[in-house]
Amino acid sequence: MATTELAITISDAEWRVMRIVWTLKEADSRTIIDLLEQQHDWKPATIKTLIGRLVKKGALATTKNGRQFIYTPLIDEQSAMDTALISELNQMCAMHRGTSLAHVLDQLELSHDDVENLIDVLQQKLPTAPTMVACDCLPEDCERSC
Amino acid sequence: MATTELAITISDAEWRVMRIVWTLKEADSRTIIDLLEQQHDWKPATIKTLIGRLVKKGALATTKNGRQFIYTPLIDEQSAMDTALISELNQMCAMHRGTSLAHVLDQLELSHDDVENLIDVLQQKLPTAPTMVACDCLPEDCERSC
DNA sequence: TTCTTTCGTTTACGGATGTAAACTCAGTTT
DNA sequence: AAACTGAGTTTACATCCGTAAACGAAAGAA
Repeated sequence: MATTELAITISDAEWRVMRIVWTLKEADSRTIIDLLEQQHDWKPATIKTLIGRLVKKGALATTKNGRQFIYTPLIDEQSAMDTALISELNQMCAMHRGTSLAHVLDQLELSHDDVENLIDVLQQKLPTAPTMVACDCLPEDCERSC
Repeated sequence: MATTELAITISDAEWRVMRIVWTLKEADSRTIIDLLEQQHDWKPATIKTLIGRLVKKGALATTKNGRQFIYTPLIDEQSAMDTALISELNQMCAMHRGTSLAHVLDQLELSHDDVENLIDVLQQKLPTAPTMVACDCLPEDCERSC
C-alpha cells in the first residue's frame, strides 16, 4: 500500500462527535449539531469545527447529499476504543496494571454477559499466566526496582 | 478543608517522570535525568521542564537537600492509574466497554495472581450484573439508539 | 577569590485542543 | 431576479504539551 496509516488520534471533544456518528451509522451535520447541543454547552460553530477536524484527520467520510454532506465513520469504534485503552495502560507501570484493572472492573457497570465473557477470557489466560509481571518504570539495566 | 483538589492532570511525558519517582519513592533531579535519558531521546533540559511542571501542578513535593532538591510524589500511583483508566472508559460508549475490556485483558500480560484476583472481582459482580448496559451516546430523550 | 559546574528557573516555539465568530457560497423564498 | 438561509470553510485565540535553549545563583575547584 502507499498510504501510511499513522494511527489517527481523536481528542476528547472529538470523541463525542464520533460516538454520535458511530451510533447512527451516518448523520448530517444538522443532526450531529442538534444532538450534541443537548449534551454539551457547545455552540454550533464549535461542533462544526470538530466535524471539520475529524474529516481532515480521516476519521469521517463525507458524501454529498444535495446541499449538505452525510458523514460516516472511517474508523471502527471498537478498534478505536481498544487502541485508546491499550495505549493508556501501556503508559502505566506494568506491575500495577492488574490491580488497576481490578479496581476498574469493580466500579464499572457491566452487563451479565460481559462479566461472563470477561471471566471466560481470564480463565483462558490462567494456565499460561506468568508468576509475576515486573515493574518496567526503570531502564532495563538499572539495579534498582520496585 | 480549604484547598479544592481539582484533580491533577498528568500528561504523557509527565507520566514517565512520575513513574521514576513512584518507583524510587524519592529521587533528586540528577537521578531522574540519568534514568530518563536512557529510556528516551530527551535532553536534560526537557526533563527539567517536566519536573518543574509537575512540581507546579502539585504532583511532586520538593525537599531541599544541600544544593539540590529531593522530589517525592504527592499523589498516589495506583489512584492516578485508576483515575486515568476510568476517565478513558467514561469517554467511550458504555455499551461497548465490556467488549473493549475483554480485548484488553486478552492481550495484556497479567500475573497469575492478578488473573485470579480479576476473576474474583468479576465473580462477585455476576449476581448483581444487569441484563444489559445501554448505549449512552445519544441524549436521553432521543428516540434513536444503537 | 575567581573560575567552573550544575541546579533550578525563565523564556521559546510549533502543534494540538477547546471554543467560537466571521465569511463564502449555493440552493430557497418572495 | 433579489434577498435570505443554512452548510461548510477560514480565521481566531488562549491554553496545554513536547521539546529545549538560555540564564542566574550557589557550591565546589583552583
